[in-house]
Amino acid sequence: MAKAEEILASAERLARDAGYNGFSFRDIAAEVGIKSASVHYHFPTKGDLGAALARRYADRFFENLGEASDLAYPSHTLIERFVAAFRDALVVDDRMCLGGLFGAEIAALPDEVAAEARLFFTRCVDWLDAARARASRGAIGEETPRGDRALALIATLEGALILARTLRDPEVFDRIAASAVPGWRPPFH
Amino acid sequence: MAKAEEILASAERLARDAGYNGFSFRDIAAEVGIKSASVHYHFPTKGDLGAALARRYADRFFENLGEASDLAYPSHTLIERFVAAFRDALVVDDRMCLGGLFGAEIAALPDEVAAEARLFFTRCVDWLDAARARASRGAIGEETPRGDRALALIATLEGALILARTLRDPEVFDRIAASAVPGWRPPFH
DNA sequence: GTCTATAATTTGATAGAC
DNA sequence: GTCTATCAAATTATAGAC
Repeated sequence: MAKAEEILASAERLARDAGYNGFSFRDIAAEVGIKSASVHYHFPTKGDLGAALARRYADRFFENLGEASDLAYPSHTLIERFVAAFRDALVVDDRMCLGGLFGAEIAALPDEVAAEARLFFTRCVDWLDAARARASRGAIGEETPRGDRALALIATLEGALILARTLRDPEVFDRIAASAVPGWRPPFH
Repeated sequence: MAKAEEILASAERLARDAGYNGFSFRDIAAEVGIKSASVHYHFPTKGDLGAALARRYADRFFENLGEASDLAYPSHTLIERFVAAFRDALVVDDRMCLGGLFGAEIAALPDEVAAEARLFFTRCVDWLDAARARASRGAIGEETPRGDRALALIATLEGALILARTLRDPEVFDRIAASAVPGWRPPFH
């Protein structure tokens, strides 16, 4: 793996536990096995690193998610994939969603990092709207305006991660997800 | 106001913007108009300060909320009060909920601070369950187990704060709250 | 690309005078 | 209770050798 990638992977792990002010160039250098000056070679400032980190996180998130317009899946399956992506952050990575953590401390982030956090959420809304657009064909009049259901689901999932981690009980996430997405069940493995 | 109180009020403002690692004894000292050594006199370590801060936040939160068993209000009014308490964090304080922010960075908090974050959420669940207990008199069989609805509402509201702040649009909170609590409307003022 | 060395600042924390 | 003074460590960041 390229060093820049290793650095970003390490920074992501640290940032998803401790937030933007909770990791340092030296922490990353120690994990990657180089010196902090070498990290600065790849990312001159912490703002550069934070922005690259957030962008990479979002890109990978949506890459794993697949296309929302994928006709091979019915709409409800796409929503379940979205929920499962958040669940993986908790169960597979054992970490917070970077978008949610950066969003929580948005007031203290450099502009370029805050912009990436914003972009993550707008991409989430767009993806969910696209996934649901195919479902609303000739459907009953929507009781909730478009976009609002997407926002509500994202909010619930970010909050579910916070609660499950704080209460140290991963099942808390599943219980919340089940009450937010009718019919959702945690996957077997 | 007593100096210890001033310190906690200042620390709360800073922490609710930048998180636990985003404020320092010197930041607080500057706001309060004393020296950082004097802050240490009141709170020897940062862990002490963080825990006291979180405890005070929770106490004030539930004090403002009132008793969940208050018979003067119907159950749905109590739920609306709960939503309004979160909304005030955003609209009145212009800040994140401290419980949500500390919860997001729970993995990086000293034990005594993490314990207070945990306590905030269990108190939220207890309050909501108590508020709803009075409503379920002879009600229809519950489709969602007790406690799960409380967790889901708390998660949605914490997430709603994150999204509204990140997207720089307070109405995002209202739209999410409206789709999570049927019949909820933002209060006039 | 990575290193050593270092600068400049910040941080959590303590000792002791007033 | 608050101050001055100070500490040891950590932080972001840069200069220049290899």
